[in-house]
Amino acid sequence: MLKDIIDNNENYQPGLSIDCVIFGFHDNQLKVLLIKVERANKWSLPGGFIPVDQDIDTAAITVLNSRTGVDGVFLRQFATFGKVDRNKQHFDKKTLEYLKIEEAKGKWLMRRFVTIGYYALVDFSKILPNPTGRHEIVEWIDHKEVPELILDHREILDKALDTLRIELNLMPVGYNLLPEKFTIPELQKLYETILDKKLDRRNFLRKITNIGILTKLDEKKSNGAHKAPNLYSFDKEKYDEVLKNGLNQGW
Amino acid sequence: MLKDIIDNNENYQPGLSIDCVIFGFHDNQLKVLLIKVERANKWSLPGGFIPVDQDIDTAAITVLNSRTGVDGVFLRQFATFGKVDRNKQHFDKKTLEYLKIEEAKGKWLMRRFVTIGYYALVDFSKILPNPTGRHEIVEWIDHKEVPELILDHREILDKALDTLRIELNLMPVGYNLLPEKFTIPELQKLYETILDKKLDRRNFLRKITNIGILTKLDEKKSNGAHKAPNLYSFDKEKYDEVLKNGLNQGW
DNA sequence: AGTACATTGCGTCATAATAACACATTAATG
DNA sequence: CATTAATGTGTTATTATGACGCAATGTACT
Repeated sequence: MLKDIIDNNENYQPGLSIDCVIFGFHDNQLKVLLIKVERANKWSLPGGFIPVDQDIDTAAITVLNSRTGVDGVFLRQFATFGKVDRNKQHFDKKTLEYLKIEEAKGKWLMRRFVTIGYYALVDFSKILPNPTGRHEIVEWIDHKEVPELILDHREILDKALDTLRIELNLMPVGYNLLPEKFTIPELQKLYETILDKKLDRRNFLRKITNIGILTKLDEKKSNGAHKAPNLYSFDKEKYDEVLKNGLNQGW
Repeated sequence: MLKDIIDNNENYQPGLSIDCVIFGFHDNQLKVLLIKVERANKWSLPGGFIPVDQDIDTAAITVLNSRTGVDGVFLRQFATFGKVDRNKQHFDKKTLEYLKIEEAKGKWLMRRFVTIGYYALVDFSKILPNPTGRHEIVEWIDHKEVPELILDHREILDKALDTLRIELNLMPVGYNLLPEKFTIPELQKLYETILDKKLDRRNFLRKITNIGILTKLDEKKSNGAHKAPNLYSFDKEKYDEVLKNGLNQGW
């Protein structure tokens, strides 16, 4: 796969890549889809290169699609990372040898790369992590348990989370991360996780329902050993209408 | 200048550029610094290329600096633009001939370019627009009167404004755009211009002073034929403290 | 079967923030 | 010196927010 790209590197934008932070929500945890190649000892964000005949947004969709099998989800460019040394010594001679890439062709990879960061919000329940090769591990990892990452991927991930935190105030992010039917406590946990702070149960209910984007269903979710919470779904129409204006505007 | 870059194009990131939206505020107008080369009939955003040994943020500072002479100002990356056709036919053969660039070397310029957008907030009164060549015009233009721009620069400008609008809710942008001493009505006009809506004078005063970042000075500004408004300045310390938490948080 | 328990659902109240508005003050102008 | 068009200050009704109390629910345990 990588070798194909190297062999045809004139078909790709030089020195430019895409990295995706794919968020999912499961078991009351905000999770991130990470990748590890067998021989490496660090994890990385799913990424890819940009075909010269593709918009960068399209290339990002391709990256997302190849790892998750889904498309049509929420995908958003959030920042571009371009420190000079960010990928220095990532593809060194040893690595190239291992990958059986000729030194001449490897130069394309060894040059300085700028990467465009996208983050995706996906419905965890619909995703089956999809390794593109036998030597690759793809896994959902709790955002609080993320191990050491290659290059500046930790910085990219952090920036994605910061952006998500800000966006949360501007739009109901829950729509993209939760399954069709969900409970208010689940939605609250999502908010608490992203904002990294506790919220009052009763006030949260009042505020979130006042927005008018939730539809109360005639179903309950049996929830272990306790009172069964009601199920809700998003009212897509009202959701879209609210999005136009944003939520909390100060002025 | 451009020719120097072409002649040494191996010193620059290929297919990648920087464009700056430089905002200033004057005469109650939000202004944008635009550039026109003599022979062109369209204006453009000040831009530049990225030396292979410079961080992209550093390269952006260089662009800003070369046009305004200032540095140490507020500069922020807001988006990256990478549609396939965004610079198609920008440097065609005719243009290359005019610029006396050999066709072989011109190929570097004719390829597809992705551009990273930065916006800057500068104190209008401290800036003297600075043409880098004799055949270049640099001018402040009211953001409502911006003429047709080259390529997708209109889209870039619009996106910068959108971002500014959102940031306004998160931080007191006024600090960067106004001179050291300013009046409340001036600050309000700035807010109204960016948000594109009228605000109530009295409520604005209350809210902005309640934030606690303004210092009332013992001076007044003689303001034409009416009551002289009081002058204020920002309290940098409190301003920085407020920035940490952001301003209007909903949750 | 009945009780304990953790969780959910709904309501209350004091306080703070907001929007809408009235009126006094100021400085240049004719 | 009155007029005028601004600025500065205050008032009030309404709404939003934060911090709670308490009843309802569904499972598990005795």
